[in-house]
Amino acid sequence: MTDYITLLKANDLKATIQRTSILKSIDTMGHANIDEIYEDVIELHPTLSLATIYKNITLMQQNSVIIEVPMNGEKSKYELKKSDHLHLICQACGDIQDRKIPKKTQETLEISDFKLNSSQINLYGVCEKCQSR
Amino acid sequence: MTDYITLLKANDLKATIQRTSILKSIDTMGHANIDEIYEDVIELHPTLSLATIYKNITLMQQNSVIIEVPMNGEKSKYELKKSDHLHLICQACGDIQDRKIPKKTQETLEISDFKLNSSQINLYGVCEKCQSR
DNA sequence: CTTCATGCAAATAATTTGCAGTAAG
DNA sequence: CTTACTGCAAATTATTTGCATGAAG
Repeated sequence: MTDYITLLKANDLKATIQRTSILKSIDTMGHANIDEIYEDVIELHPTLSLATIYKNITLMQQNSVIIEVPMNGEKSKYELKKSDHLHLICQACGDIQDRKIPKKTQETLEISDFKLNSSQINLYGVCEKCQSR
Repeated sequence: MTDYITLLKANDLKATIQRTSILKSIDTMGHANIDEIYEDVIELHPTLSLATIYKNITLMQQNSVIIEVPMNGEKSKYELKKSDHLHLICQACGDIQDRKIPKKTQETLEISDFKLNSSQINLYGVCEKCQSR
């Protein structure tokens, strides 16, 4: 819990119970959309409102605490900010795994005439578990 | 125009004026979201409704005529289906360019234990034009 | 204390649906 | 002809806003 408090303060945000709860949800689930966060968070804080989640998601994105992961055909998910990585998205079970971006891959993405700031790589396919079924 | 008719029929869809118009819009703009398509399309077909666009975007996606490009912080854009490529998204002017995915990059994305179907690579940065300003 | 965050209800925006009329093959 | 598509209006869902109250630093 203190973790999230520190994280918020380090990014110029007041540490409210609502915010730490939202972060805890996201952290636990790894990746979650607004509704999933809401469902999870009201277990412990039944009065926490959807409006508050919307407001804070926007704010915490602006202050680099969390990151949006736009998804094909569904609502964006959010994850805690962490070092660059790619996503393995299973089309069978919906699971999302993080993987380090291989140095080689990164190198091949340095394109001339384009000043790269950040990259977003989503790989769609079937995860190991679902393959073995 | 005939182009789009062929394209639609090849994918088991009736070739209506509404559909060819939508495809023409998307093709001309390269990448466009629902509202942009709507604005463009009503120039020539003032009665074409938003509902029709929504219905057809869904349908043409299912039938592999177009592809969704989910965007950070804004509505998804759509593009005509074409061979795999990555997107260079300029954070200054909003322009989106398509680039071939280097064979080397593709190779580095073959991850063990994951059966890859398709990849989605968006690179955010500053395009050449905006750099030279 | 002072400022900013929350929760509610109301407003707005986005998307979907049902259905009668119309066009494609 | 027959089936599927369109446009409209209404319904639903998603997101934003304003404001009085409460909490953080």
